[in-house]
Amino acid sequence: MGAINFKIEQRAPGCRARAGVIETPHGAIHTPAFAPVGTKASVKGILPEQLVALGAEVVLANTYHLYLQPGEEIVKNAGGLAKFMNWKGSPRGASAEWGPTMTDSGGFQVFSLGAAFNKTISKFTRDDVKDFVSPSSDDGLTKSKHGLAVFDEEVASQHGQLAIIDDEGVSFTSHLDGSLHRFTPERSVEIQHALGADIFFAFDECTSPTEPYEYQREAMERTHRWAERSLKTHRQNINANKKQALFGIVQGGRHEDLRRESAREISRLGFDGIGIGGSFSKEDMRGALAAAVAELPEELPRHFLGIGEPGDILEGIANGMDLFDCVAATRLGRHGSIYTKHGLIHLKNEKYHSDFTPLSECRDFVNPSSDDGFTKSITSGFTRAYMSHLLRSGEMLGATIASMHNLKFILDLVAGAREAILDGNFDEYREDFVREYYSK
RNA sequence: GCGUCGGUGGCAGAGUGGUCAAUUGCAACAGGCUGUAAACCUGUCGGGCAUAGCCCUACGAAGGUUCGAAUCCUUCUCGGCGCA
Repeated sequence: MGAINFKIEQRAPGCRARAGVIETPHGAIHTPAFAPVGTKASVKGILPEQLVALGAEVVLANTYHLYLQPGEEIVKNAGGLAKFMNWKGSPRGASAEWGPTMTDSGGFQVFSLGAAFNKTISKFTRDDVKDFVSPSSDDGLTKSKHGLAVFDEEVASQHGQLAIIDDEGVSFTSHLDGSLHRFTPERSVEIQHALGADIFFAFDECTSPTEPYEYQREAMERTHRWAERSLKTHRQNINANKKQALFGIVQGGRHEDLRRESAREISRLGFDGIGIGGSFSKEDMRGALAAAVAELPEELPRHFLGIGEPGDILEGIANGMDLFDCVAATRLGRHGSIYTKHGLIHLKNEKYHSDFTPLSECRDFVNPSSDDGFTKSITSGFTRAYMSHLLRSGEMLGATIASMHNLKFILDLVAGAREAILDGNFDEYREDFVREYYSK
């Protein structure tokens, strides 16, 4: 018996979608569920109580960031991540004083700050990107006899940023002060034990989609070896083992055969759940996801890492994914864009300067009944013109309201999907949403 | 009234004879953002066209010097400061 218990309540006919409940030591997560991202133990601009009001049941923080600042010992001594950030969770699923949390392993940062640093590569990539240089061919790096890049401090200091992957782990420089650090699967697990989240992830290597097949395989196999080492370290800690669930991460780039192989291997190892990782081009996501899911055991919860946009989330749910996390809702909001039922709009555009439509018009397609007084005041009380003013004038409140609006939009979308699955009409729900959202 | 310093594109403010349709910041206009180095980044920003270029109109106004002026000279005008 692991730290969490996952129960599937209902499956959708005609696709892989399912609704269920994950019981964690700190309360229940009703799936499909979206976890707002609080990288540094803070969902930017939003209070924990507000997250609860918006319908969030779990938040996800980041190992890399909390390790560098304030350091995992501080979080541990504070009483763990949830207590440290005063996250009490939703009353709906509460079974403890503090709420459910997750931590990402830091593997993605190695990718985004190292291999992809200063390249036009991110979680999602356009197909026309060709200037990517692979980590093993980056200028200034030397190769070991095994063909792996060797960390060169001199080069690192010249670059300012660098992350070098070898079979043992990853050496990287801090983005805060340039200091040299090293993560191994063992170390990542150890840090995440200290952080104390209910669900945490094995340290993986996220590759760029522009890497050749051979490198994708090499990285995937390395991720598998790291997965085994992560599990071993986790199992040796009896105390953590009872309280925290470890998810393994499927990689394999855009290649369906690698995705299937990775899914089989990660499933075989005995994790408490599965994460689907990777950096995709838009076109490759669907195939890679479907290939991986086909090989996953039904009974384990599945997390689609870093996803996403409304359409991608629904795609994930249809493919049997249970958990999602994404920075887009808060980042887009903070930058002045909000989701509407007809797609994304930029509130700073001239046309919203004197548009007195309330924000509620943007999201009345799902679950209006879920709105309590607090949410109503957010979405009905503020107009686009007011938001335009706040965002243009740089008022913090603008970023906060837009972030809350977007989180509510996504949380409602996912909650609506859950209801639809339970009611047996998920396909219709998804089609209706996608038709309107992508109509332009 | 005398003296002095100054008037540059929406604003602030560089530029003191050609490399200036004019640095830079802000504003404006648009785009981007998917396990957050992100309250961030990118592009446009006098007008026109057959738009890697060309042509107009432009650095308070009018004249002048010069092959060439935002830059030098004269007058006018407006503003800051000082003295009466």
